Amino acid sequence: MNLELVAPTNPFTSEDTGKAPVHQHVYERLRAMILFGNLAPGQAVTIQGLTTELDVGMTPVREALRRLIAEGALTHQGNRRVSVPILTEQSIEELGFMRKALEPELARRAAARMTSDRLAHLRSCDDDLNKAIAQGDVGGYLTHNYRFHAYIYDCADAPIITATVDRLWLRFGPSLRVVCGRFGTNNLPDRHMDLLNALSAGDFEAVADAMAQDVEQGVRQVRETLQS
Amino acid sequence: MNLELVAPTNPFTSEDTGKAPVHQHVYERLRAMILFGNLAPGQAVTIQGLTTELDVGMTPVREALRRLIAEGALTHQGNRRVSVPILTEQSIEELGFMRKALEPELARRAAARMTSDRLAHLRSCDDDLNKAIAQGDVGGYLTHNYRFHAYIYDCADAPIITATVDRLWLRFGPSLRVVCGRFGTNNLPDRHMDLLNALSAGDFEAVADAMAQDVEQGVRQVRETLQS
DNA sequence: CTTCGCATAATTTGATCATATTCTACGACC
DNA sequence: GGTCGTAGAATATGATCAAATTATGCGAAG
Repeated sequence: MNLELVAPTNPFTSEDTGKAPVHQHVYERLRAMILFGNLAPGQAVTIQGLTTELDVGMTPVREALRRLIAEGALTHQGNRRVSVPILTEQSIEELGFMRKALEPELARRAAARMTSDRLAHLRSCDDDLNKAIAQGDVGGYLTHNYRFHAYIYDCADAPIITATVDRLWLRFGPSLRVVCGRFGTNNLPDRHMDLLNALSAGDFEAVADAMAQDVEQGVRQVRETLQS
Repeated sequence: MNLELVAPTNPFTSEDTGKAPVHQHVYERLRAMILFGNLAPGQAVTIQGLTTELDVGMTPVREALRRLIAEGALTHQGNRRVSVPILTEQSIEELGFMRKALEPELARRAAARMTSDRLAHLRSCDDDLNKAIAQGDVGGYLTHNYRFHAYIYDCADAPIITATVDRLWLRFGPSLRVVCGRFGTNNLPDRHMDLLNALSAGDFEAVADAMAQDVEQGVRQVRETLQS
């Protein structure tokens, strides 16, 4: 969503080597792996491993890593090792505060710019999400849940705030997989129905409230799961 | 402040080439130039210009630029040119919203962890700031104002929120120089006295309020200056 | 004859790669 | 158990390739 100049092709396939720079391709790949939990918290990420695995030079890999480190999706471990950060209780608290401060506002702005077309697209995203939950598909749950929220935030037409929130999601990603791996897709509370209802009713404050509750529940689940 | 592993030497001098990696040195230099208005909004930044100017290879320069772009301090201009972003009215609104959402909270947390030593240091920062204002020293105003706020946020012990706020300041930097260049250091309202009084009184809510007003005034001045 | 416009060439800059150097970590030997 | 050596990975450089912007020159129109 904040990927500038994304190719019109599906970003989840990797055959768009035609035009985009290599470092961006590497960035998007790694970003998706982190966001959807294909990399575990604490896992080491080496430059040379990526150069051989993706068959690219080290300069693009270095740039992609530097960008992800700047976004907080990866961390320098003092010595020159790079790894997926492990969420501490304090980190969860800070991330949760920012999510609660920013995401309801984004939802409010999105509500002010909602159209029936966009609402239909959101409903379709939510359907996919519910299907994934019903099938116990953890990967599908993570991707569709992200797409649902990301689409709302895109509608808000607030690129800077949205990019900031995106970084927060990037930090939660690896741990979300752990949470789902422990609990499955059952008991995953979401306020998406409330959100959709409030959006279609045009009640901005109800939208913001529903989003606040969704964030609150998500953060609480991560906190309770990880600290046990 | 979010410079990981900063050397114990003064970060404003450049003679610490002994231990820190080159790309970090380049990053810090560029960051300071952006933050304190040595680069004008819209100004182009070229890789090869930096390699010759700083006498380093292009890989460290590329990494520093990638990091700054990820932080929003620089932007890719569609084609592959990098430049200092120009604040639009919409950008100012978004940045202002986030600053008002985050900085009062940081001030509140800092107040909860305030000590007399820290308060003394803050007073000394504010003295330097007032001296710079009295002398019409724009550069000194920008650096000391930043140091005053940065020290408060460091006291909050919330590294993730602080890093996020840091990025917001980074975006305001170049335009702040323009604002001061137009108005000088007179008529620069600040609520630092209110802040210091509330901090020494231990009144957390008054601290948050003072910070909110300081942010509000700063953002308003930038908005009014730039849109005229 | 001068001037405007477009096409092409040249220079500048960015992107990638291969290579050398430096630092860290692990293991062996004393 | 401590210290030294080696292996491996990260940092940094320079060279090479590709792209874009700028500069130039030729032709046509006024």
